Amino acid sequence: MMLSEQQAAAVEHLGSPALVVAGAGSGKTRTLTARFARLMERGIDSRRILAITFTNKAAGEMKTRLMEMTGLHDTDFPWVRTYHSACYMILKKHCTKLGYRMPLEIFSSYHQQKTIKEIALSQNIDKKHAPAILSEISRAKNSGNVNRYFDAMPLIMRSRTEGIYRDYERILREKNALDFDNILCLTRDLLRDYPEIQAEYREKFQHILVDEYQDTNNLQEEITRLLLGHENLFCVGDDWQAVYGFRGSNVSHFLSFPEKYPNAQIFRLEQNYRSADEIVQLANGIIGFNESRMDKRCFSEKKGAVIEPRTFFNEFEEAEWVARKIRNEFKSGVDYEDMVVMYRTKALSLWFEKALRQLQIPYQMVGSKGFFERKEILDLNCYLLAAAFPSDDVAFERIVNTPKRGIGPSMISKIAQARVGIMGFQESARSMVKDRVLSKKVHEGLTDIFDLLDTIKEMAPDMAIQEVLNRTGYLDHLQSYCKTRDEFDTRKDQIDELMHTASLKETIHDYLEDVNLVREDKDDDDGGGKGVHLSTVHASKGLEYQMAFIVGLEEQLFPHWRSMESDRELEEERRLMYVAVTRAETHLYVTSASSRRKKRAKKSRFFYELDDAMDELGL
DNA sequence: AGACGTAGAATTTTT
DNA sequence: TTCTACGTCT
Repeated sequence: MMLSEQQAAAVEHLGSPALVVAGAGSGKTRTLTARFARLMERGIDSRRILAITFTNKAAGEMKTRLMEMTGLHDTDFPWVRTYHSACYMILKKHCTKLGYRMPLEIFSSYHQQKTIKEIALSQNIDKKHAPAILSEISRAKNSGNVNRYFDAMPLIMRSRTEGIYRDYERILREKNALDFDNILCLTRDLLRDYPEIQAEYREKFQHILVDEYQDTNNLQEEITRLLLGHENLFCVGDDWQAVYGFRGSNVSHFLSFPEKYPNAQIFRLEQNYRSADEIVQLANGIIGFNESRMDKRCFSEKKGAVIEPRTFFNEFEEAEWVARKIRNEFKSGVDYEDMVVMYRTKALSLWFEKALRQLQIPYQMVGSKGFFERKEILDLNCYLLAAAFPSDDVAFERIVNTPKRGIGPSMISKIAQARVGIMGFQESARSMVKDRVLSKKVHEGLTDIFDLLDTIKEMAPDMAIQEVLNRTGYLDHLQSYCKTRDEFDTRKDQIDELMHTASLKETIHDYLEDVNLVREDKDDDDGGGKGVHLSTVHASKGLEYQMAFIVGLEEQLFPHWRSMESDRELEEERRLMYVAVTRAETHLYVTSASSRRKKRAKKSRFFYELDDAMDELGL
């Protein structure tokens, strides 16, 4: 593998913690992978290197590269994982110490939301606040110290959030379930409170590598320190690309690395191998408007970028222009796959989807609505969940009347009221069937469900899904639900895809674990994977394209109105803009509309900052 | 009374 | 897409 002098220096470093400050496009992942391979050359067992990535996709890519380089197998790199996935591995082994038992159920965000709403209802809190409360709870947990986080909250907010938090945690524990945040919390508790377990992992992991270090949160940082029994820590990141503060990521761990590890060695990768220099300088200019940042001098030896800012009358014209431009570029030889349209919020994709469809340009959404969050997928997975985890009220409630069986909301609340103690919803319904206290229609409906759940419980996951489809007439239900033939076909394809994923696992438990934890990015194999990419800026991080369109550059939208209250938030928005700009190799188009949704829209400050930076560079 | 069908509103970023 | 409100059907 060819490495630059700076990259090689970082790869070869030994003997003290290292921080690699790596600008956009500087070969950060390459460096990390090279270091992993180099450590193996030096005789370190690949199974004793913990390599943390930010996404499952990144972990997969790193493993693939390592397999190519070493000829080893996937299973030889068991600890190339995200924090969540690695922690779950640890928890699985030791959860009994904390009063849990296998199999653990992982609560998806769907489950979290439903549970919080239910609790809100019982505490007479308007459930429209549920998403906000959930995100507060999540941030409290990821802050590393829940009580301190609550103490710092305004009193009115606090009483409301804390009350729900207590109930929520109690319910999860009763159900032997974990949410994403608890995977981290409990691992921290385990390592902190059980010295023998901590010692085991300290001994196991001879080296720890962390990618996207600027995006670690307090809890992840604490876990890293608990696992680190030596000096072999190697962190890679770019503070200019810290864009997950809203989720509790704390860039100060990155910034204060030298103070935390006084003997740390700092490496800088400042050469951008991706973008033409004009784009790199433009990006430098934009980030220059931020006060708090580490010093870096990013540059590129490539020249000859095309940068074009444009403003349109409204969102239709903007989308139309982008689509036409894309078609023209395609005609002059640029592949659709080398182009991306980036926006701040997912809702903006609609106009561009429409415009692209009109010109019959193929497109693909990057990490859009998660594959596993689609209705049909959620329905089927909830059947398996209800079978595997009878105490899962959320899953049972979803499937009890899907497809419709005449068990409506009032019947559901009747069953809920009949619960005793910590009895689950399903258990309650089962006892009512047993006691024959229900009307004929409801009785028969429930009997059918229980029969089905008991049947699929022991089946292989793909067979179980097939059984659900057969016995419930789900496809008929789906067909009448869909408005067009086309929509139905797409959804049916999704189900086929799901069956394929399921067939790779032996048991329902393994399958469900995978679904909820790994959520394999299905982008690559759906519909051939061809076409222009449509993506949120967040989802585009780490990717690169010859040609990039940044659209909807208007005040309130980008920067987003919810992120303008403090300088801290605003600076994060600006870093997001930096991420967007640095996705482009040679062509960068930046657009805004003067009118959106029939309302007047002001050009984004980032638009003007870009103009300024261009003037200064004489572009 | 209770379930179903339809129309209309609303949606930051995500492991 | 999901939630909600409202009118109709069983």
